Amino acid sequence: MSLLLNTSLFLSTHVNKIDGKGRVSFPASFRAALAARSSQGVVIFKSLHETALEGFTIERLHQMAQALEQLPPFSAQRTALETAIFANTQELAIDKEGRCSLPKDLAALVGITNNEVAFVGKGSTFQIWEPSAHAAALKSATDAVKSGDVEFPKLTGLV
Amino acid sequence: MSLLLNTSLFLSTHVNKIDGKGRVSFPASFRAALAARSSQGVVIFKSLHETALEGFTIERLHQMAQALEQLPPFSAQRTALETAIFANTQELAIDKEGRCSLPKDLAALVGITNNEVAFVGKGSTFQIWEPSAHAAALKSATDAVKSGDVEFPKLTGLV
DNA sequence: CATGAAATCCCATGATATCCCATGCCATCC
DNA sequence: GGATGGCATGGGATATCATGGGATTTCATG
Repeated sequence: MSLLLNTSLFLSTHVNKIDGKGRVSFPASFRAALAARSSQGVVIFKSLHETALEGFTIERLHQMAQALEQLPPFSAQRTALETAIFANTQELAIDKEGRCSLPKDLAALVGITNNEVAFVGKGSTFQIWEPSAHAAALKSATDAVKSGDVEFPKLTGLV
Repeated sequence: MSLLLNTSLFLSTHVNKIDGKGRVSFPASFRAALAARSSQGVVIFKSLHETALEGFTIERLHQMAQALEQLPPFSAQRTALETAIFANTQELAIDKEGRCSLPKDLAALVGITNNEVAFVGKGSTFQIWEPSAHAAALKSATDAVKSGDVEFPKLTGLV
């Protein structure tokens, strides 16, 4: 079986079409990653720093919720974080054919208008981009690494 | 009920209309969250710091009562919190169609006049806002997090 | 009691979302 | 290289949801 279908990581970039009903195929390898994690599903929200949507597993969102529970109720910090995170987050339901329907408001936020969506693997999370915007972002990220502005951290736990 | 909604968290922002009889649809995903928590019901009270109503499950209100029990009896802090929270708390009954009717006094407190209500997910609780007031609050919360004024507590054990 | 106001039940409707079946493409395997 | 199967995609049928309104019940008050 293909490596990509056998890992719990979200990898590679998949560009799929939105059909007349607003549905998009959620990439098969991402579905496999969800299954490998025994995940109940995914949520998406607007990225704070990029013109993209962030995709998390529901389990990860629950972890974030638990972390926020450590903060004092009604404190300014907790309120701001809860609002910024949860008020914009939506569950991305995946149907039996492996498709999802992107909420129109979120799709509009990242400039998806031409019925094409790029699902971008980020390891334990993923992102959703308008394809050409992602191509541009990818180029600038690559350039940053090439030029040495950005370095890779040490790997730990290597054998 | 939709079984595709797989989280017990209150997520996203849902703006619904109040009809001629004062009824509003309680968002379906919130109803699913209640079911996932096997909750007995929901209460609301005026937010301590925001122009909004706080929505809690009755179970969570009990937790909060317990937390207040930790404080010294008759201390100023305890008295103030108990009064501010419990004295203003009302049940939010949800009918068979999934609608609720907002108590008029509480609706008026948060400036709901144009027959539109925003139900805002906050993870394990939710809030009720006048929609445009919430849009402003959301922006300032998002900006605070973006700018780094507010930091997220560390997550542990992520894969 | 009687009565009006308000709340609740019950049914209807349009829009949207989901289910289910079908097709076409591409890679892999024999 | 023809067959097979996974995957992306399309469309009709069906279910869900937010919303509206009539009818019935509840309830406080005269």
